[in-house]
Amino acid sequence: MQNRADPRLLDAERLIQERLGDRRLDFDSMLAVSNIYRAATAVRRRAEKGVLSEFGLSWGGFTTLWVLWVWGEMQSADLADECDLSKGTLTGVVKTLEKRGFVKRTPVAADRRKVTVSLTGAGLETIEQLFPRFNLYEGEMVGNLSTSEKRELAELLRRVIVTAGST
Amino acid sequence: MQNRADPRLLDAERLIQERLGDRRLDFDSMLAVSNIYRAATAVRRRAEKGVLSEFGLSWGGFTTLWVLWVWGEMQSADLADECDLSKGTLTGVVKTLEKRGFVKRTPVAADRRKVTVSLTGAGLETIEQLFPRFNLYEGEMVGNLSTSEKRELAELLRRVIVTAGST
DNA sequence: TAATATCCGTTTGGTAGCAAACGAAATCGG
DNA sequence: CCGATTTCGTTTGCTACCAAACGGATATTA
Repeated sequence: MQNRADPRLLDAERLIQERLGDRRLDFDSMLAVSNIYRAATAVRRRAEKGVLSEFGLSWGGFTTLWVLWVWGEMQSADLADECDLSKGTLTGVVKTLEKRGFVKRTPVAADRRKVTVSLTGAGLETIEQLFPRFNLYEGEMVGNLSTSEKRELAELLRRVIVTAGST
Repeated sequence: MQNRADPRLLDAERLIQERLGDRRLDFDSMLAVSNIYRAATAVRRRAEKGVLSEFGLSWGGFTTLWVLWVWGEMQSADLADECDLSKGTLTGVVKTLEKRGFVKRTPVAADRRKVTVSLTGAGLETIEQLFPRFNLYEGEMVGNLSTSEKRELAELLRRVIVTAGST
């Protein structure tokens, strides 16, 4: 089933080389980018099926709770920025979190277009209980990597984020 | 605006260190995992707004076309696997691609529960025209990295995929 | 200070994604 | 063979996500 041409490549990667190897393509970039995406999917899926499902939270819901925990009460637009969501999406996520009682919205008196979002007591309790467990799970996900490899990975990705994120 | 405590960290990462630094947390794993996710989002968003939108394709649609190009006609379940989508999601993606005329579904005579999916002429033409451009874009996304760094990145991610992907 | 422009969060309409239920088809056990 | 089980792809019901349109509120400027 598994051929062993190059143990450093995944099976699918080998097939791609075979099929496209004669074309003038940038395989190094291709493998780097596609693995970023595949890793993200795997990581998210595992988190949602594991820790997060126990708390009835999606990845987006968790992120929002976590950002509010770290940053404290914030205005809706800033929260969207920080969660890396569009403002429209954030409205929905906050609505869901509100239903669950984790978050509350407060109109801003000085400018009535604005709204701030903050954790409720239940939300705070939840994230304080959840985050350490989430962090353990993060450790598992990259458990194959040494500390210096984790730092190297984070740093390489940081440079991709900066490039891809600009504009 | 920007403090310069540690230029190797993004602004948000610094704040997190400040706010959570006294807790017993695995920061190296946290930064690695969260950067995987942020990089994937940035990369996908940029691709969809750039190259893919010109062809009216989403990331999932593109992936499906691409897999069919590399692998040829395949059965629905295998296609879902290879695209890393649930079978339910794939039904929808294929339906959309069918509407656009890029893909066709063929019932399998020997087993009438099964269906194969393959590129149409238009689909083939599209992916052959699109992929080289997509690949250029991939090159831009990781343009900050040297060849050996790209390989290092791909390899580190491969190990995360294996760990996170195994149930 | 009135008309205009801009800004903010929400709504809308669309695709994407999943899990679980479903129905048709094939396979298995007796 | 025939009833029970398993195996397919689709459907359903839900959340997530985006862009663009919207409508109320604030700023600008003439």
